[in-house]
Formats: sequence, structure tokens, C-alpha cells
Amino acid sequence: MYLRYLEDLDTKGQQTASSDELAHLCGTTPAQVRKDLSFFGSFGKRGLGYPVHELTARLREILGLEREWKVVIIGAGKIGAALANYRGFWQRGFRIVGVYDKSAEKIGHPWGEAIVRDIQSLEADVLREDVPIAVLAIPSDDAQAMVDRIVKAGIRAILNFAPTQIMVPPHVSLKSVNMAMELEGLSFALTNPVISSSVA
Amino acid sequence: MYLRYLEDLDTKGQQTASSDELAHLCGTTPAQVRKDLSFFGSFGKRGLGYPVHELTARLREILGLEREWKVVIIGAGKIGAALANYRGFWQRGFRIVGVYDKSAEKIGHPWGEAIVRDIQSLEADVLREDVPIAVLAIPSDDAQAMVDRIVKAGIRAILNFAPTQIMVPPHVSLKSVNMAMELEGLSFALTNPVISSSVA
DNA sequence: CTACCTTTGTGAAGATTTTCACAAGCCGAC
DNA sequence: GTCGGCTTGTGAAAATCTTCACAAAGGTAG
Repeated sequence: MYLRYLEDLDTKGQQTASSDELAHLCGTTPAQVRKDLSFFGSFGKRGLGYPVHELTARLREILGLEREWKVVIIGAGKIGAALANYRGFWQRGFRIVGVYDKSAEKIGHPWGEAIVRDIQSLEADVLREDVPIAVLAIPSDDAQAMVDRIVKAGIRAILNFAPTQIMVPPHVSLKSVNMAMELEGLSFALTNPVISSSVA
Repeated sequence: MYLRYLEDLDTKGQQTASSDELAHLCGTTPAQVRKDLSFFGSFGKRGLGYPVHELTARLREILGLEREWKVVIIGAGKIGAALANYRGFWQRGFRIVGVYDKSAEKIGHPWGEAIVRDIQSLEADVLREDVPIAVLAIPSDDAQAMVDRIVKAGIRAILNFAPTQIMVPPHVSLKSVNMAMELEGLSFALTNPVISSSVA
């Protein structure tokens, strides 16, 4: 999040930013900003603030965004389409090297700039190209089995959009996005205005 | 999350579930399950576990899912399309009553089962139909201005997909989903295998 | 060079969340 | 009945996270 706003400031040509300013932009507190950044090192100058350009570069380095990452998308549905077309991914160095589906109607057809491939060839492709990241946009029922397959093929990080709990071995990183659950959280907040403010 | 798995168990006809079983399904601990549920009441029977069907109903009630919620989608792009077609929303009682865009090429054209409307008519529609929830799937630069508009029109909850910080008055609920940031988290985990396990 | 204003970095304090551990209660068997 | 095996609900302890508050340090003006 800090990177997101530091890049804005850098584009605007701002030289330095105080923890106070970053906190306002990110919706947090100055103390939080300082503690967070201090985890990775001592980047600021007392009396001045943080050097925007330098800190931006440093955060990109810490996050591993100075290189390109190959990504496969599994499931050529609407969610996959939204992700593939999302400019933010490309800008951040994520390169979609393949889109896979199991449905015969989709296989072989063009899809954005890529062509949908048969999911049968996924393992071989991932192994050959050494792809580290997979985005999972398939139905819940198939999700865990697919995860087991791609983990065996060498995938080391998974972004999961199936609304189900996924198990991965400890060396594999997993993030899940569950849009229905987010909406349900809003429903809860609307239904219980008082409680929800204390539960967040 | 508990609801998600309780519904599965209920469909399978399972009568009761222990905190141990729920914890395994949800990827948490039995103590956590019991504390979480105890916040809302005392639903279990000692020696037996929680009554699946009854607890399911109770959680749906707590979450406000026993009614229908009108939702407008703002931004007729790929993300909006993915959401509109997402069966999970309908199943949970979220009814998409309108899709809005500002681009003249999209306005008036069919889009799923709805027709894309001019964003100029958004305020009037929201006021007339008393729509409580908006999904924001537009570029970051326009997001805050749009939020201010729809809040003024009476929207009380917002699900934001723009990768930017949004400010809302205290009576409005906000959830943000930032897919680029999720992927960056994975990049960080791949780059710093040791640290990331301690930072999560 | 000094006085003063600003802002970081960080131990310590405070707040919150998670885990522990066990009494209380339910069930079935005998 | 009552015994024994389970499982909840919950205070208390432990762990974690956030905020406070202030010494240390950079900058600037005179």
C-alpha cells in the first residue's frame, strides 16, 4: 500500500514524504507507518521524512517487483478474463504465459492476446517454463484437486478465486479472494450497524 | 466462512459438527471457532457439538442473508462482468438492479441480463429504488468522486475494486478488494521465503 | 555556533487477539 | 442412577499488534 502511494508521489515529483503524509494517504497512523517501514530498515531522515524515489525503489526490491514473474491462469471464465485484461498486472511485471481450461469449446480459441490451452498440457508447460505463480479461477469443487496437480508440477504461489478453503504444503504460498464473502460482510454491517463497527 | 462450510455439511445431511471439525474445514483452531461463535450466543450442546441446520439458519440471520439486497454495479468492464455473472451473488440474495457506465459506446447495450445505463441517471435510480449497496469497478482516478456521489444518493455500503484508498463517512461501510496487491504479496513471499512466513 | 523547529526510530505501555485449560453439561451404556 | 467419554463455553494467560512518547538527529536562520 505504501508503494502504491509512493509511486504516485514520485510521479508528481515530490522529493520526500513524512510518516504523517503517508499515513493520511494510506488511511493509517504515522506511528504505524514508521513501525512498518522500520521492520525492513531505516529509510527516513529525521526532520525531513522519507526520500520518495529511493524508498519506492527499495520497496519494489523488497516485494520482488524488480523482476518479471510468469503466471498461468487456470479457468477461462469471466474472472480469468478480468484478470488477464487488468493492466495493473502487466505494469507490476506479472506476465501471463498461459490460459487453461478443460472445456472443449474454449480450448484453441483466442482469448485476449493468448489462446486457451487444454488443461491436460498444464503440468508439462509449467514444468518446462518453470512458472512460479498460478491464478485459480475455477469452480470450488475442482479447486483442491487442481491445486494438488499444479503444486506437484512446481507452482510455488497461488492466487485463489474459488470460494473454498484450500490446503497447500508449507513451501507454497496461498492468497484467497472471496468476493461473495466480502459482500456478505457488507450485508452484516448493514444488518447490525452497532455491532459491526466494533467488529470491523 | 463458518456459514460456507456449515451449508455444505447441511446439504450432506450431517446433523451436528464439533468445533474441531469446523476448525479443520475452515483452517483455524477449535478454540477460535468456539470464541467466534460465542460472541453471538451459545449455540452448541456440550458433548455433542453444534447443530448444523440450526446454526446455519442462525448465521444467515446474523449476517442479514435472510432478505434480498439490491445492488448496483458501477463500471461495465470485465470485473463488473465477472461479478454480474457470478452465481454466488444471486444465491446469497444479492440482486443486481442496474449496471452503469459513462462511456457512450456501452450505454444502452445489453450486458448479461441487464442493459448498461448512463451513469448520469445513477443518483435518481438509487434514490428511487432505495438501493443500499454499490460495487465499484471503475478506474482509480474516478473512484473517490464517484463514491462521494453515490453516498450522497443514499448508498450505505460499497465494495470497491479500484486499487486506491477510499474515504467514506462513518455510517457507510466499505470493503476493498485489490487483486494487484494480492499478487504482490505472493511476489514478496516468493522473494523472501523466510521473512514472509513470519509476516504471513 | 547556537537555538529552535521538525521528524524519525524505537523501547515501553496499552489494547487486542489467540490460545490454554478446565469446570459444567450432555449422552449413552450398564 | 451413576459412571465415563465427549465437547462446549469461558475466565485467565500468553502472544501479538498498535499507540505513546521521547531521545536522537537533520535542517535552518540568525
